[in-house]
Amino acid sequence: MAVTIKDVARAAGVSASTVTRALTLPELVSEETRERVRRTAESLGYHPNRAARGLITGRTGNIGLVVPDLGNPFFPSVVKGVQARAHEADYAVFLADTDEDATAEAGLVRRLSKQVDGIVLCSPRMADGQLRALAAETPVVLINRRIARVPSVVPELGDAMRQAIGHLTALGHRRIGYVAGPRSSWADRERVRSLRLVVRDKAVELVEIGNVTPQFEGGVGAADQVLAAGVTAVIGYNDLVSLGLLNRFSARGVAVPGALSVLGFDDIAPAAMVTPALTSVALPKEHAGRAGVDLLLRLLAEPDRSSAIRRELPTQLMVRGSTGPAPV
Amino acid sequence: MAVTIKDVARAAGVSASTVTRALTLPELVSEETRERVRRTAESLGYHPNRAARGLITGRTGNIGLVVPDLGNPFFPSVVKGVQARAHEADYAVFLADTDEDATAEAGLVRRLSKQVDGIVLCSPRMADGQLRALAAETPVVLINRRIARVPSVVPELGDAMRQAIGHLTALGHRRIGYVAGPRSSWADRERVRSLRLVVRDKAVELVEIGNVTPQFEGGVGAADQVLAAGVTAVIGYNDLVSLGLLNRFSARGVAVPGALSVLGFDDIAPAAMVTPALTSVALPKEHAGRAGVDLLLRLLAEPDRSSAIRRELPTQLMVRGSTGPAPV
DNA sequence: CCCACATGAGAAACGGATTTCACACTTGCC
DNA sequence: GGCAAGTGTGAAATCCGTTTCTCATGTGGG
Repeated sequence: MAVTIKDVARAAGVSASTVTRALTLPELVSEETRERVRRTAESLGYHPNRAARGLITGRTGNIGLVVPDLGNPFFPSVVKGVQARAHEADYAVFLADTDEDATAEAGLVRRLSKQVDGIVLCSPRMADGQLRALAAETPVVLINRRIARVPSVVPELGDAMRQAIGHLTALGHRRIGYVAGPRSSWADRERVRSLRLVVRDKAVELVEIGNVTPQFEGGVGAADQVLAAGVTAVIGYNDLVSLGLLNRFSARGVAVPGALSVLGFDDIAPAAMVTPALTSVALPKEHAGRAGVDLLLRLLAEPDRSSAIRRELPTQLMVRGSTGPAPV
Repeated sequence: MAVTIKDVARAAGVSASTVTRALTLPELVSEETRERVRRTAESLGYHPNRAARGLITGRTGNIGLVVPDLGNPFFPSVVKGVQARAHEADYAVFLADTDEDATAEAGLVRRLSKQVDGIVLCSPRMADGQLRALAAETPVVLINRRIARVPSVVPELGDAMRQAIGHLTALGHRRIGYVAGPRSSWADRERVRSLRLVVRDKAVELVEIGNVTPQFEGGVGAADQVLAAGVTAVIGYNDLVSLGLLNRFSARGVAVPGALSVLGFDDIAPAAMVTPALTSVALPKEHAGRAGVDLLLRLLAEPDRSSAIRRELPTQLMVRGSTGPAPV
């Protein structure tokens, strides 16, 4: 069916080995042969079978990408970045969505691991131990999670928090709520940690509210608690949560930002679509995806030297309509 | 490194061929051998190398999925459906995002085609001819596009339009705008066609407005034209466009739905997040993804009988706050 | 008791590409 | 002129599993 190396070899009047060499190790064959082989390969429309190649080289030319939920616009953005960078490097991408399920995650990763050269795990939900075990047997890069000796890409969260809190305090807010995400989420623990750190030496009181699912519904459900907490500004675990808050506030007739300012994380597209638009700390998404692939490629090339790499990517506060001066 | 069939064979004291048979053609080996082999395989954690198997069977166990833009929430939903169904059938999914570029699309598809058993093309942008040529050499299923002799999954668009127009006319709207999407889009052409058809025998005037990119910005940009057109209701090409309209209307102080009703297509998540929430005709997304994989699997199993299959999936009008009685 | 036939399992071929090994043939130097 | 080093190429081994071919054993029938 498909044109194989033998077809090219026959057509070019050389052996299969020469075809390989002409295409992948140019310096080993004469200029003349190389050109002839290349032309015949071209004219026959030959492309090496990656599976067959992978069998012998041990490289598949594929990378795996695992995300918790494509329904959260954050992740498709990361996927886009991964895609783009992977294709540039001539890698194809296997995608798996775990539906926020740590068990499914482990299973999918294991299934993937044998068909790919390495895996980019975005916001993994599985336990540290599992993750470490996994990284020991397969090249793995983490996005939005940090574990010793596993390369990772994370946002500059401290800076993000300073921007967020700085913005709110400048507006006069002194009592600020934080609607926490899933307890099992590394990102949430980090956010809380950073927040507390940033808040410590400011005259700001931080009110931590419940743990919600990192979705719109989570925010909707937490909104009334936020109102009851008597804060003048609230930060949601992520934009979906903050959008949920906004939605419920609007339904209850709470003026935003008049009575209450709302701020989110991620800067997903819908943040700019609502009215008032959501002020949000933009976390790297496509950028993180690209950086994740970069790290993975480096890890594949020189495993020893790159296992400790930890990249922190910059964040940026996008000030929009949902934050304003604290009510007097 | 990984445990191969030979390791199992040695451990079980049989030949490699027997291992294969025990695992894939149980009726060819004795009960006793079969069990012994299976147990050793299990205990060694053996899983056949898919690439090697694919080499000889011609099946890779992978399917390709190509979408135009993961940035549009519509597509991640389809991806989720594809994922879910594919994993159920023990297939892995290669994903590619074309960034709405027909040329890139053709290239990506060609690259993918050699590593997968078949491809699900979601809302492809390439020309009919190319698509037909492609389908001739690779098993392909289309989502949101219809071409003779290529299996496809499409929404029941006629019904969708009847629901949309029925809803608006019941609210008293007589002059309705339609903000068209990309001219190259099959979906847009179909929507226009259906709309005209549905409108024909009703006392409704349809005003078609420009062609915009199928994104939020497209809607924002078209909003003022919509206002100038003097309609009492407007239907956007998709939800992103409609959300753009809503956003701009809000900015210009146009009351929705008081002065103008807005309706969209797709029912993406953000539609329910804005205020007023967007009334939208829900098109099958996850469902379409699942159905696409189903069709592809059938196509792989019996190519002759299934090439003509065209599945139409039901749609559902989600009435929300953005539509109301026509102003008097 | 022998033959035809079914059954179970091993050996070998195969799929497509890469890599190692081996072999001609140049070329260069003493 | 002869030997060593180097260059270009082909043959064969290899990757891992599946499939075909073959053979040995055992069963039933005549």
